[in-house]
Amino acid sequence: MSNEPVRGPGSPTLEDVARVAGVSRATVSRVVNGVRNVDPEIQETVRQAVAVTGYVPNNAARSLVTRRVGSVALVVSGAGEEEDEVGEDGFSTRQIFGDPFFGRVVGGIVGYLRPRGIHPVLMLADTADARSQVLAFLRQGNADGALLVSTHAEDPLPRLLTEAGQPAVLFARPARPLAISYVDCAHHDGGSLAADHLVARGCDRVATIAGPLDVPASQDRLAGFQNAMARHGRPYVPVVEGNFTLGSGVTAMERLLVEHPDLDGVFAANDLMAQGAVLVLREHGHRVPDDVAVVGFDDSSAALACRPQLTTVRQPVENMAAEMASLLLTTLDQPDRRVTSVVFEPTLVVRQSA
Amino acid sequence: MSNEPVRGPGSPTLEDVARVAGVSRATVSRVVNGVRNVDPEIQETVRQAVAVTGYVPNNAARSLVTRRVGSVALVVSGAGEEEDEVGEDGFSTRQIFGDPFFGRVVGGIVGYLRPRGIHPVLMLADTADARSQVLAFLRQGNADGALLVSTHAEDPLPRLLTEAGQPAVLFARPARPLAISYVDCAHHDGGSLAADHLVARGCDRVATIAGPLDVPASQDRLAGFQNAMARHGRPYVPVVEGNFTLGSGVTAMERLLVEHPDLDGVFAANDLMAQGAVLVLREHGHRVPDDVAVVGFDDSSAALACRPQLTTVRQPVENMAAEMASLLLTTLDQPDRRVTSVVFEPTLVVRQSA
DNA sequence: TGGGAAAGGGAGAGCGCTCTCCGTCGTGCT
DNA sequence: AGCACGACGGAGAGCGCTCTCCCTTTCCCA
Repeated sequence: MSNEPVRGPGSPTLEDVARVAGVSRATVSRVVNGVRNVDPEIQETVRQAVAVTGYVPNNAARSLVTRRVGSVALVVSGAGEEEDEVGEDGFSTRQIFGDPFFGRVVGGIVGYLRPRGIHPVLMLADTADARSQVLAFLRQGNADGALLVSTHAEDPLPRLLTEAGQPAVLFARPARPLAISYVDCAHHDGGSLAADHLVARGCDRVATIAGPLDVPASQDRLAGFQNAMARHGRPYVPVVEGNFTLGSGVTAMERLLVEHPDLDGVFAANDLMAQGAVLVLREHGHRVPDDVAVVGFDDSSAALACRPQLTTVRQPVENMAAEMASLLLTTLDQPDRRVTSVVFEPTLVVRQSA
Repeated sequence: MSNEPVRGPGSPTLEDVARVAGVSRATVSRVVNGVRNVDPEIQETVRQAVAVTGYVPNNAARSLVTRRVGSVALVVSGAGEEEDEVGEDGFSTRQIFGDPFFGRVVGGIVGYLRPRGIHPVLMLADTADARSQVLAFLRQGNADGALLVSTHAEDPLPRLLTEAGQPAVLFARPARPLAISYVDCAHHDGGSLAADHLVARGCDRVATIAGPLDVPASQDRLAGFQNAMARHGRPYVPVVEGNFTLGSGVTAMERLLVEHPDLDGVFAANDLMAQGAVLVLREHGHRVPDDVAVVGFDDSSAALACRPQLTTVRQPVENMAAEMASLLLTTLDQPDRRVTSVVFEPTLVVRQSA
């Protein structure tokens, strides 16, 4: 084993390490990747050679032959439309990345992927153009698969991905049945939890601010809420549709207050809208929860930022996101496994607002 | 040009396209990459062959020879420490990704990069382990360079990156001088803007909630604020240190209220803390802005979510983030250019809280 | 009309790695 | 002692692409 520093023009290659260690390229590869048995003594020699040369494997060369790059795409689909354009490229993305719910998703995914040495590539797919960009990206082998967080129902991307045969896992069940893995939450049960809690609290005149009704999750939360209320003998519940933003919660609550000034309970389909509702209620002089109880959904950071802090239906988002990543990696390792989906149960987190 | 579908075992390669088009591999490559002159007629033939075969270039093979992968790392450095661990892998990341300020940064970066077909790889570097992971990632050629958003001062990563000769651009000036490009905001001027506004409003007993004082941005905001106040004849301003979270704003405001119950103006070094301050003030029966005026910093979504909406010093974060990406791409194209930095001017956004 | 340059296409050598095959041992069994 | 087999290292063929040469063709100008 010679001891000269070994400087190629660029960074050291397997060949360099092999030369220093006095073995073949194949052996170094075996040691680096830990495949097959290699004599412990030789292993040690190779490791030292790696250290001496400062060798780092070139991932491009590796994936060229393995057909795996060791990274996944994190696709946020159907974010904002054309609105909110600023500057040459448009910053319509601000909204989605600022969403505390989305923050939890990313956190969960990164938490799972990172210990495994995998890092997500952030992509937006809000236009047809962007969608084909995502597809091309995957087909070029820039990522092994996709984690897809869709924000609206008619997103064509899940279908496109399955058609292209690209491994993917969705956050939330697709609007129409599709042979694709997904992770979801039992939104229906979540709606029930909210209803049960409001009724148990003694609320009698209850309304709800639903999410966009083309999204399955919104439908389920609403249905679960309505069914449970019906079970409690209140078959008719005023409903106003929002779009999951704080602003829409404000608007919805204002409308509810006009139409039903004697409300004593509100279930909002997410925390941001619940926060908006609370703001309006307080501005109109209603105490929360004494006059009107408010229940949110998600248990996002908005629930804590709100005053009073929100009682909310908690989705185990981080766990769901981690499961999503886990499912994808499994799919990658066993390509012919059939699609699997996992549904998590929500829980009620009681704080001050109800 | 034969018309059979041409099915290799995997996806079609340059070779396949060349065969279909009846030209050489090199020519197809030239057409695909748009380099050198190629006879228009042949170009057309090749394009058709590409369409017929459904050819997509393999990026691994390409970067193996070009030494460029066409992606950059977006590194969030020094996020949470060991706190907030949940599940096997820890979700300490929740906080940072939920931060509305961070959302704007990501939005700005993605907005700039996306039209250029580049997508950021999300990485966390909150531990020594994670830092070497980032370094290895770059050295393996998984990304061409790094965009670094540091949240605390003593982050060693900027230095590590320069030492490793990896192209990188920072968000915010490094704590100690370093030969590295960065983008920043004139925090000092921002602090002055806040002071001027509070004084102009007639506030006389003003305090400030500073950010963590080991961060240059916090220092500058504070200094700018204090200097301007001194200029207005108020050399002594009560200061409490926070850490940029809503909770710390709450704590800080409570302390200020105890020590200076007759306050009539507060400058918080970011919106989240300002929001916390407003919550406390209102809980204690102070009207905002009538009794106490509050000015925040950042103009994040928290400024809008807050009631009353925050008057705040706006950092053009999206533009700054875009500039950061732009600087990095320039560096990649011209490796021997010397480091450059850009500093943006903040502006005052007057809303209801002051 | 000859010569030179420019234009444009093809051949082929790698980029750095993995992986299959093959050869060479050492070992245990008959 | 002979043989089969397992263990382990090396050789070499690519993975799909880019890019430097080199060769042919065309065209312009003297």
